[in-house]
Amino acid sequence: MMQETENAAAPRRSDHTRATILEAARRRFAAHGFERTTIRAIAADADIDPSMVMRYYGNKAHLFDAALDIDLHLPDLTSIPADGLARAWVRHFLYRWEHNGDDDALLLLLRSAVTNDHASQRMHEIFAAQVAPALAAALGPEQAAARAGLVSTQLLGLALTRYLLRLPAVARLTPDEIVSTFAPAIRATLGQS
Amino acid sequence: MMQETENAAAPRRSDHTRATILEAARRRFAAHGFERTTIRAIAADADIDPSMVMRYYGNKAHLFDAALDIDLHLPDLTSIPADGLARAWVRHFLYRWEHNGDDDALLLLLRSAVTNDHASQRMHEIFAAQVAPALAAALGPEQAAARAGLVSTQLLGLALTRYLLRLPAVARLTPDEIVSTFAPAIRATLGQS
DNA sequence: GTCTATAATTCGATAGAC
DNA sequence: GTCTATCGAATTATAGAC
Repeated sequence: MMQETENAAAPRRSDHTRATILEAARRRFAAHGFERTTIRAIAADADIDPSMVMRYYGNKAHLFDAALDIDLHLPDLTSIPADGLARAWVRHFLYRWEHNGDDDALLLLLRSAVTNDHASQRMHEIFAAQVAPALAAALGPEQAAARAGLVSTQLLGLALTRYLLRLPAVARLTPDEIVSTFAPAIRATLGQS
Repeated sequence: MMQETENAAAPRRSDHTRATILEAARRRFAAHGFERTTIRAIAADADIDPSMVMRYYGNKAHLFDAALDIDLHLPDLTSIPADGLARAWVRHFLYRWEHNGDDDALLLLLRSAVTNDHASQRMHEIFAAQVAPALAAALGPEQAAARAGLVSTQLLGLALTRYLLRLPAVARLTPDEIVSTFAPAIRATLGQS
């Protein structure tokens, strides 16, 4: 499902070019959305000719689609005791957002999905394939089905107000303050209050 | 602050045209965002000539700015008893989103703010001028300052996952299910659990 | 594989007749 | 006030030389 070729053969030369283009595309799409990022700008970032982008990815839509092939790398939180689950999730979520040195995957996904139907569909797929199973592993199947949406709402709401909208009331909180104020809410939606 | 002229004089002729343009613009901007809505499309919706849009609003950015001059019409929830506050907020929020016959203000604001810095700034202003005071009236000043961001996060997260992303796990819930599952989370963030 | 040149659109904005 | 015509800029995408 990821962008790397999974065939047996050794990596071809200038698979490197493909990867460089994709990386630049993800940064641009994440920062400015689909409409405002241009092939030209991506090519300039990757320090190659714009026509190369077309050669490798056909058109802008295909490149966008490739950029949306995202692995969230969700950790295994199965071993966390039940009463610490909410805090662990909030901590991990904050860590991913605050230390996104080169990985804008979450930002790309969220910003794109709000204004682009295709990106929205891809987000559904990613949630079904990655987020829901991770929750099911920690909560058990029925719990997860009923609560997945609610937990997602809480965490995506946090990402939205803190990292995209940057509402001062949320953006100025320290990570520790976020954990201590949000964990109770998530615990409440898990029916463990 | 609103689009109506608040001067003493009677409404001028073809203030009607201005209002028609603004209404069409709000629908388009709400549905497709700033970049993908064209002056031409707005004019077609309003059944007037595109050059009229320019005449009345100067350029696209000014029209967008006018569309973002939004009154959320938040109700006075002061009289609600403290233990019913969370449920009342969730109910009112759902009502506004589910019965938006002609009023796409919330959708416009949220979708625009995610991809447009100017819209994001306007959202900050609207929160400071309308949301924060409404919370302060119900919670008291200090409580409000600390909790406004958290409540906003919950409700905007709900709007995001249910109405913009339409994640199945959230979108398929009935309004009553939303109220009964979200109110506890909001109550928890209010420190009233 | 890489680059130049350019076709083909689309759109915001302007000028000016009526 | 309203409409026609059009400019100028930006951008995707293609054709083809090297």
